[in-house]
Amino acid sequence: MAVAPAGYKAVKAAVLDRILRREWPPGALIPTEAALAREYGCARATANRALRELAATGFVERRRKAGTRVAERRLPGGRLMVPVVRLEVEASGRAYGYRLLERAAERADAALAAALGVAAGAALLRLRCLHLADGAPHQLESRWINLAAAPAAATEPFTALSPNEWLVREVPYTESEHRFGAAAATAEEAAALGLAPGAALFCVERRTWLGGDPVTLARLLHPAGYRLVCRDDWGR
Amino acid sequence: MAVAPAGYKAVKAAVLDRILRREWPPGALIPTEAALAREYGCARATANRALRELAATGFVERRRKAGTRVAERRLPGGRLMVPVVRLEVEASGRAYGYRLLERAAERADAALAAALGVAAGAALLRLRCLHLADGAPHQLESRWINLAAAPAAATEPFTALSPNEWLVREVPYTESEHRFGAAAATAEEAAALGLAPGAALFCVERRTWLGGDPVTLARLLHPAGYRLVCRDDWGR
DNA sequence: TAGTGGTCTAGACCACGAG
DNA sequence: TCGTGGTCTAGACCACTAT
Repeated sequence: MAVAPAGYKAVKAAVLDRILRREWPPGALIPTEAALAREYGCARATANRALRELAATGFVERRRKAGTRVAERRLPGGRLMVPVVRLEVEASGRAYGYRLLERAAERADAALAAALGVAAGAALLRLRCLHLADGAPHQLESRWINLAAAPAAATEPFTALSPNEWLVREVPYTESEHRFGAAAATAEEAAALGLAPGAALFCVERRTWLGGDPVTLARLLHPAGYRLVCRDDWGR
Repeated sequence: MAVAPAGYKAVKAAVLDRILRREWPPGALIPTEAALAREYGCARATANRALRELAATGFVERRRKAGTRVAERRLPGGRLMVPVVRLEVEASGRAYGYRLLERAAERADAALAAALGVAAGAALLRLRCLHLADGAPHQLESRWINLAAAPAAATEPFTALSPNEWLVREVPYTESEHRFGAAAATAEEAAALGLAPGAALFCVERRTWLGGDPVTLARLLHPAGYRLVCRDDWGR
């Protein structure tokens, strides 16, 4: 068939096209790398890269000896990128503002220790701050930093630079977990955000680790109008 | 240095380690593929794959001629996988239930046409349904399907199989967009979910496309306790 | 223009795991 | 057991872009 260029992108596009056209329906076995290489006139390594990328984006599933199958169902999803608050606000053309509400050294009690994954009594830094967009509350941030993993935080005032931004710049991470949901504003949260108690809030709970060691736990609250966007163009 | 095995995973781990240890701080230029291949005793293709994967996970940025640099900031994120509601409920050990509330053929008005990305007057199928976990409302789904992109939906009753599950099985997509946020329950939504009007809801707005053509637009509402989880182990 | 990443090849060996 | 994917190599040419 295709005897023309046949780079891995061409092979990937051709295979994806045949999957989307149901020539190979969900569950079907597709040709081996060697067969595809023959068909498209390329080296096996080229077919391998095409199929590997289709597997990474969930269109096919691969197993040694069993071959490559079209995925039965491809879950909706995408690559999630939670933005730095300041850049997000500025990108929308609004003026960014920041206020530190609280900064306190703490020892982890049992509940916090369990939530963060540290030992009870571990030294933590507790922070609460407010991010503003054109003067209006945009995000209320409550955060704990594990000082064992990020000792430099102990001497950082966080009065001008938000913990969000400081951590992204200063402390790398290797694993993260995000939990998204809704919550009704407590009286305190409502007051900080300028809303009525019980107002609907969008809640992001973020935890990060560096090589298995817990770094930080954050609870980020947004008023109801806010939307976090996740786009997916894996099919390209 | 490392004269041992040195597969691409070893090179990737070694380079990542040097980045995390700040041997190469954010913004620093790291050695070329050829230099790394020499240092780790492997072929350039092996070093290339290691660096390519580190770039895909956001640890480094690569540009021809300019070389490979450690990323200034690596945004928190991960691979998002929005689950099929039924499987999610069953995986939590609860009994799944489903009720179709409404099914109606519609023509897109101006607002809907803009939201979905179709022409005004396009044939749509409108669906509303409720997903239950152990009998309690779990998700209220409002959806429009573009019948031009998924004509088979016109004859699918959706009485036993939810549109969520039907679409995942029957209609592939190549692009998607998810928007996450909070919303206060309307009277109608509150009634369907068994909550008080104004209750905090977690809201997922999903749109998918197949080769540029809009397929569906869904608004998924969850009670406040629900959490959507996104884990990230890219650093492994 | 020259240096760097991007890709391809033809061949090879290995590891996993289905039958 | 042995077919399939997983990986590696040594070399090559190309594309982009900083200088």
